[in-house]
Amino acid sequence: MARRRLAVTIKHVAADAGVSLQTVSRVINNEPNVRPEMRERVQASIDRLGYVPSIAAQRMSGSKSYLILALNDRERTIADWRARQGTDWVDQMLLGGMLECAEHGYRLIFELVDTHEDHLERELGAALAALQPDGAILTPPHSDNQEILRILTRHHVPYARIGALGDEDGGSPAGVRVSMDDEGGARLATRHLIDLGHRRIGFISGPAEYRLAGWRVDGWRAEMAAASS
Amino acid sequence: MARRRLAVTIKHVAADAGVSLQTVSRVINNEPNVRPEMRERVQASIDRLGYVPSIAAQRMSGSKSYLILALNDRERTIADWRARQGTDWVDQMLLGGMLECAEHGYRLIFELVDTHEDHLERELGAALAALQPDGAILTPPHSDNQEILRILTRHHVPYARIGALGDEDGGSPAGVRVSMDDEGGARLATRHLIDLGHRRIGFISGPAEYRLAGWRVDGWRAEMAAASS
DNA sequence: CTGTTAGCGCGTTCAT
DNA sequence: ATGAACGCGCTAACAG
Repeated sequence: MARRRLAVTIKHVAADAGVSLQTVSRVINNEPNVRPEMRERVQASIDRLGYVPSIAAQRMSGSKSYLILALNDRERTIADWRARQGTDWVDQMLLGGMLECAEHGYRLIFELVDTHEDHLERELGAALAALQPDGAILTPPHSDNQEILRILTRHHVPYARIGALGDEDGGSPAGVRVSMDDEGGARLATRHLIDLGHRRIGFISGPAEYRLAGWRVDGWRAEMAAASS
Repeated sequence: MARRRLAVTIKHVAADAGVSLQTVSRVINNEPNVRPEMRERVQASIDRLGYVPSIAAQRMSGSKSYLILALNDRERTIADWRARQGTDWVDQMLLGGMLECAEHGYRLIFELVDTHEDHLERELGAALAALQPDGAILTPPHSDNQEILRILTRHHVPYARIGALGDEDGGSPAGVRVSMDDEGGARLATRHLIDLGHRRIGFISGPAEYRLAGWRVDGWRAEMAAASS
């Protein structure tokens, strides 16, 4: 009969360990100025009581929210879903992101963003204000969407862009850029076919909207040119 | 130059509208006892200031967290992902859940649960304590996992189970059960083939671990029996 | 109908 | 090295 002693707060831990709330807080956040013995004693109470800090409360007192927003193109995601031909957006990257986040105590929250409407500012802004995430991850084609970047910046939300363009596009936003070597990959693939003796090699590129697609085409073209010379 | 007037709180709205915090709160939550004109005035301020309530704060004051936890089998999800043969768990149901949640102002958070370890209680418990979700959605094979149901119940988290068994399994948990007519579907498919003149019809069932699979086999068997009689 | 008071759980000054 | 006091943004009792 698990007694319904839910909501084990920092208070209970403090009482159980016979210390003040602050000390518990310090232990939780791995802060200095706590005697090893104290730390241990508190940790013991935490474990025994099965205490877990409430992210809501943590967020309230200026700390992190431990939430990361994963922004995806709404229209495309839904269309793929309906067509059952899903490009596996999750399997491709988001699940990996989830796992990595989990490793560090973070949660990934998926948000479908609709750039075609003028609601963008309002919708994305609302999501940021409501969730107050510690960061965001952009996937194509949003990675290069200046307005999204602007909104994120305005809300002081750091972001990482997957398959994003460089800074050539009007020295604007910072943020981390993550990308595989698209051009190199395409070159490699093309080279491989050429080495096998093929000469007439086509290339199916993705939608022009995706910069990635362009880079790959570049790689293919380059290798084809090199081969015919 | 958007002045960095981030963090528009309920206070700003109250001041702007010239009312008390409470009134603003009432408008936000669509509570009664607010004169239409007041409501309008407050709403106007909300819109103009672009105010959006912080879910963290809302959760803090006993209200909802507007978060729904979607529980999936960790091992299977990761395995599928690695094998690139993803069963499209997201495209199948979770994306649909996301959209529906979004419609009502809720967010869906995916959580991979590992039932093989004895950490279950601790891990799931931690997630519940940290996030304090308003509800949870279980997918097979977790839908029938008694321990998970127990933990959810203990944390007072309502849940919906997809493809779950009935109450035959030891009159336990409440919670909503959602399922398609698996047996009926299998019957229908089998019937169709029979009508086409086929007689030797096989059936590839899913893992025995999934009750769903059993139901489908039942449907197939039933129809085959009916046909041969 | 509306405003006032009191916390929610936690981090963050300050004292000690 | 530790504790007390305050505030975060919001809602839930109670006044009025």
